Parts: sequence; C-alpha cells; structure tokens
Amino acid sequence: MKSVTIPPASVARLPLYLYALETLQSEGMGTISSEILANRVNVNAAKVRKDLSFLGTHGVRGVGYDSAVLGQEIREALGLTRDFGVVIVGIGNLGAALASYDSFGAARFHIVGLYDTNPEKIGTRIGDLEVRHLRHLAADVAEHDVEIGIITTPTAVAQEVAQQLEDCGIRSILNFAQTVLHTENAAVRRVDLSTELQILGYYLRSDRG
Amino acid sequence: MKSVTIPPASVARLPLYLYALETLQSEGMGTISSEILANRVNVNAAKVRKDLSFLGTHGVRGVGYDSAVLGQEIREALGLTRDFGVVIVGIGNLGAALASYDSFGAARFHIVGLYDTNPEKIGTRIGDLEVRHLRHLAADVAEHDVEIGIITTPTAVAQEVAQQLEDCGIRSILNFAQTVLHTENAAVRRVDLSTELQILGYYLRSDRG
DNA sequence: TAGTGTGAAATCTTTCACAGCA
DNA sequence: TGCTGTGAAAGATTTCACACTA
Repeated sequence: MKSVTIPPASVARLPLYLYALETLQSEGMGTISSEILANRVNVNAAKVRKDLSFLGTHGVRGVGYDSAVLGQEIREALGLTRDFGVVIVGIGNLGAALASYDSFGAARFHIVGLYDTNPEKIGTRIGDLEVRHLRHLAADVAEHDVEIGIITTPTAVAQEVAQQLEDCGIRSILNFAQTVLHTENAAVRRVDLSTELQILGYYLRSDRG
Repeated sequence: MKSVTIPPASVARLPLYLYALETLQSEGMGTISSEILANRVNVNAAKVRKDLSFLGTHGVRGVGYDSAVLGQEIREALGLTRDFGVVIVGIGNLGAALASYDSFGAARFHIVGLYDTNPEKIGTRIGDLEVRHLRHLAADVAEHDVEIGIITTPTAVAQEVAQQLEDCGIRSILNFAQTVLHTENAAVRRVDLSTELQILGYYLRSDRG
C-alpha cells in the first residue's frame, strides 16, 4: 500500500470532499480552491488543505486543485478503485429500504446478499436479490467476495449476527442496531437513529430562549 | 438551565451509556462500576468517569453508581425529560422505514408528521399518520410543537427542504441525504450510508494481508 | 497575485495515575 | 479494600499565519 496513514478525522471527511468535487465537476468547475470546497462541506479552508495534504500535494499554488484529479486522488486514498461486496442481515423495514437504495457512492459497493431468519421473509425479492436464510451466510460469503456486512436486525440478535459475520471472515460492519457491538477484529461503524435524536435533543436544551 | 456545557465528544456518548444502563438495569444490576459500563460501551473506564463527572458526581467511592439514578441524571442532562415532536420529510423507502420505527429511545421522540410532494404518496398511511403535502408543513409545525426535522428526500431537494424546516422555526435537523446542508441556525446531524461505507472501505484497504 | 502547503499555536479529547472516601 | 473523581500528561485535531510559487 503506497499511502501513508490518514488520521481518522480526515478519513471521515474525504467522502464529503469527494461528493462535493463530483458535484462541482458536474457544474463545470474544473479548477477549485480549498475555500470553495470548504464552503461546500461546511468546514474551514485550512482544514481542507491539511486533509488533502495527507494524500500528497496535488494543488497548484495561486490556482487551486483540478477537481477531476483531486477526485481521483481521494478515490485512491479511500480504496474506491475496486468493488466491494456487501450483505445485509435483517430485512425489516430498514434493511429493505437500504437494500433498494442502489445509488451507493459511485457504485463501488454492491449488495450481493440479503439475509433474515423469518420464514415469511425468506424467498421474497427486493430488486433482483432474493432474501435467503441466514444459515446460508457463510457459504455465500465464501463464494462471492463479501467484505462488508450491514446489520439491520432487532437489537437483541445484533451481537450474535456480528459474531457470525466475523466468523465468515468479514472485517467491516455497519451496525444500525441500537447496541454497541463487540468484535474481535472487525471495524464497526454504528448508525443509530435514537442516538442521533438524543444528541440533537441535548443541543435543543439550552437553545431555548 | 442548570447544567454546565458538556463537551461534544461526551454528549455523543451519553446516549450509549443510557442505553447500556437501561440494559444493565433490566438484568437486575442496581449498582454498576465505571468498568462495567465501559465494557458495554467499548470505551475506557476513565473516560466513562470523566464523562459522568460533567453531570455532577453521583457515584459512591468504593461502590459504583446506582444505575437508576445515573440513568435519570443522563436523561436530565440530555433533556430527555420532556417530549419532542419530529417530522419526516421525504417518504420514500427510507423515510417510510423510519416512520414505522416506533421505538425511538425511551419514547420521548414522537413522529407527528410525514411529508412528501409526490401526489402518489400523499394520503397514504403509515401507522396512524397520513402522508401530507409538504405545503402543509409550516401550518402543521406551528400547530403541533415540532422541534426536530428528519430529511429523507432525494439529495437534490434536501437543501431546499432544510430551508423550509428552518423557516418553520425548527432548530434541529437529522439529514439522511448525501449532501452537506447549510443552515442559518439549525443544528444538523448527517447520517449517510455511502459515506459510512466509504469510511469502512478505507479501513479495509491496508488490512489486506 | 491568489491560493497552496505546512510548521507552530491553540484547542479539544483521551488516558494515566493516584488521592480520597465509603 | 475497591472504586470514584480529577489534576496533569499525552495525544489528536483544528486553526492560524505565512513562506512560497505558478
């Protein structure tokens, strides 16, 4: 791997820059400054330059960045130069919604499997995928090259599912269940609606004149 | 407002502690140590104690914390001692999934309105709410006491919807669209699937032996 | 001249380590 | 004795400010 380690806080912003660059490019902005990019992403221009400096230096002093080149640099830094197989476990309302959400950033992420344990769900179709019983997970993951698992199960079984994903060799998990997962090696990112609402609730607190 | 300002990083963890405490309580753990709580939330025990110290001191040296009392303290710090009205704008797959997701942390958050502009959606029901045209937003927000808006629209209209939410006096927005919103005063939290996947993708990069 | 790249300062966050108390 | 509460140290992140250069 050529690239140096990028600080986590910067990594988390790279997708935002990438999206903004794609938008700017589609608006015909071939060259952009850190200032413009910063405005789009709601951050400070110095932060943009610092973040981009971790990818190497690709700007031109007095001019700015070539949006196409910079976009490509970010894609490379993020490893978005290849495809990723994704499975979703737990095909309730949320899982089904994510399954049909096809415009996953630059189409590098492909949902290749949907799993549930509810007999009523098994065999139903979403797009061109059929919901399969969770017992098929291990074999399917081995056959297709799956690297990311999304957990949209009820909270009670999320930990157990995480374990199964890890046992299949999956190293990255996106957890929509309310619980905090414990994993051996897998990287986990947690997305939870009620947590987000509670955080917003805190900031509403003092806000009230 | 009695409470001191809590650092953002701590605020973001309080909902996790709260959820863990509720679980521990339901397991019959009336008293818990920072160590136990830390394990549940996957953080360091000193961090738990530091975070809790911002709420005032409620532990007993040599013993630990009373999980019921501590839970209540966290609820108060987060402002979860009253109800919050929530509206969802954009009733596609994701919006509909969130609308039917009723167990919003401790039931303090109540969805009171669903909006869309697609004539085919207007008038359909989810649970006991009917999807209404977005043009009713302002009047509805004024009538019910709505404080939080969730945006699950297509990216292209998210900014415009954010503006409308702000114009109605909403000060907190949860944004599921891919774009970064620009607001005058409203606090925004952004949740985006493709961003999360891209971040996970980065950590898969170097990981590969 | 306009805008990058980056040391250095400022700020925020985490972790350590231990005094103090039930 | 066991665990909290917290100063102080370490580490990470953000921001400033300016040398540099196309």
